[in-house]
Amino acid sequence: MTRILIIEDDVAIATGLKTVMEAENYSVITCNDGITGYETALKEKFNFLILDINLPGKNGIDICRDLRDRNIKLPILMLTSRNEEIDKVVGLEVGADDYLTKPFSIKELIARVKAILRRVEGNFKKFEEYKFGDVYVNFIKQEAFKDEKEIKLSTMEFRILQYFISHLGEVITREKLLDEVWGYDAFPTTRTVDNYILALRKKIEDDPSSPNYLKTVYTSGYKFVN
Amino acid sequence: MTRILIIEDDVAIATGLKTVMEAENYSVITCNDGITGYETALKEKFNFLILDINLPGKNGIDICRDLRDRNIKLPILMLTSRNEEIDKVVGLEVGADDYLTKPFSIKELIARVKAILRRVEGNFKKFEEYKFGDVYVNFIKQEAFKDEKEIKLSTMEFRILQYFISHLGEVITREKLLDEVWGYDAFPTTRTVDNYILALRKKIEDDPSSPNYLKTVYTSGYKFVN
DNA sequence: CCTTTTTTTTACAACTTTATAACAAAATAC
DNA sequence: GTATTTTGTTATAAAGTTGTAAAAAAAAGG
Repeated sequence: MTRILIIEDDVAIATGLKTVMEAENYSVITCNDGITGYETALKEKFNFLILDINLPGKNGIDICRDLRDRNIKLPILMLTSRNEEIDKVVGLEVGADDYLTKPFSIKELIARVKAILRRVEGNFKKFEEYKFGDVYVNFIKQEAFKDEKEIKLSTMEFRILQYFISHLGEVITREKLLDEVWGYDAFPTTRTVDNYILALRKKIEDDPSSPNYLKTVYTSGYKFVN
Repeated sequence: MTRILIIEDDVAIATGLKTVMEAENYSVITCNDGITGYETALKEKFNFLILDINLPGKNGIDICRDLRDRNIKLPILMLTSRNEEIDKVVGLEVGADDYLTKPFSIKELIARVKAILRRVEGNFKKFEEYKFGDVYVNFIKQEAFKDEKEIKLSTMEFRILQYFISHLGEVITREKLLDEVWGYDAFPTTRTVDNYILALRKKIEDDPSSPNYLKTVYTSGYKFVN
């Protein structure tokens, strides 16, 4: 599920946006001032940030700049008032992905959010690296270490692990995994999945026969917990 | 050099943009109608497309859609007139990265182009020279030495090596390399990549058959480690 | 126009991964 | 407890990928 954070002090706009975005099947959190907004953005994992410029506590430009300075790649759409036009260029220069001038049409906002999401990520937010227990995995470099020692995973194993880790705690059916990792045009047996789970457990679990991370959900599938 | 294609029938706007963008150190080509514009976009390699919607021959929406249908990932900024506002959303849905309504400020246009390029290119920094083991490569001078002795690389070999070195440790697929080094308009076989890897290994590795730097990542591609 | 160099394609052997089948073990329902 | 379904596990066959060299094509240089 795509998580969106809205930082906007005008409560009417904030709740309105929340309702609309939730209808579009996004999970939405709102904050009404700059300070808590910034802290929330840092503390939790979001896939998108809708950020008003004029905010009590800490303004949108500063929030955006500070997030970028911390190397956070979260896609950011800025909201400006008509009389803040000067800020448009500044917003983009400061690292925002796009901006919208109030009043804006909801349809356009959604189109923009989707366009940016489509561009920035391949449908969902994939983890590029992850740490759990004494295991560290880097999916960009296709490297994995357990207890400082390199462990060798095949490309398919990396992709499967990445899928599970990008959907922490969610139960993934074998069919879903086949669709998402293998693709809709490949049709291996669902039992193929079991074999990969087995192989992964041998490599990442301390005791593969009673896994701590890659759990079986009987009659459903598997899930990665941490 | 970043190459920009401008498809715009208003010659005044087109040449004005060309002048400004060239001052920003971009290489600019202009086309004044939809047909030749589309063909030029297909034929040559560009890093960016500035695309007017209202065009003789073939309109901007169609050009954009057709480019995306051909799986061409070229960043596209659309230009709309004020009375074409309806097209905004359509433009984004059709696969444009952003749009701008006429009249627009040059400063804003440049900021947008830069913002999109920064995002799309993942703002990676190209190495100008690099040292590994007993090898030294200077990409600006296109010179390479191994153990103090000059080794001869072709232009393509330099560009490939530079790409790998500028993405240290990252797994690069053959398709990605073809897109990034050859460009979107060239379509050599993926096996062509293998042959360049072979050639590079012969030149830079101590033992080309068990490489220390240019590693194979089975079923994915290659990566440069150091 | 011919030569040289570079780039691309092709072909095949060697190799690695992936998929499947078969059976054992475990979990659930009755 | 037993039957049934589901999952764990292993071994093997099939499929796919890469290394490599040499030929073909294209581009560059004189």
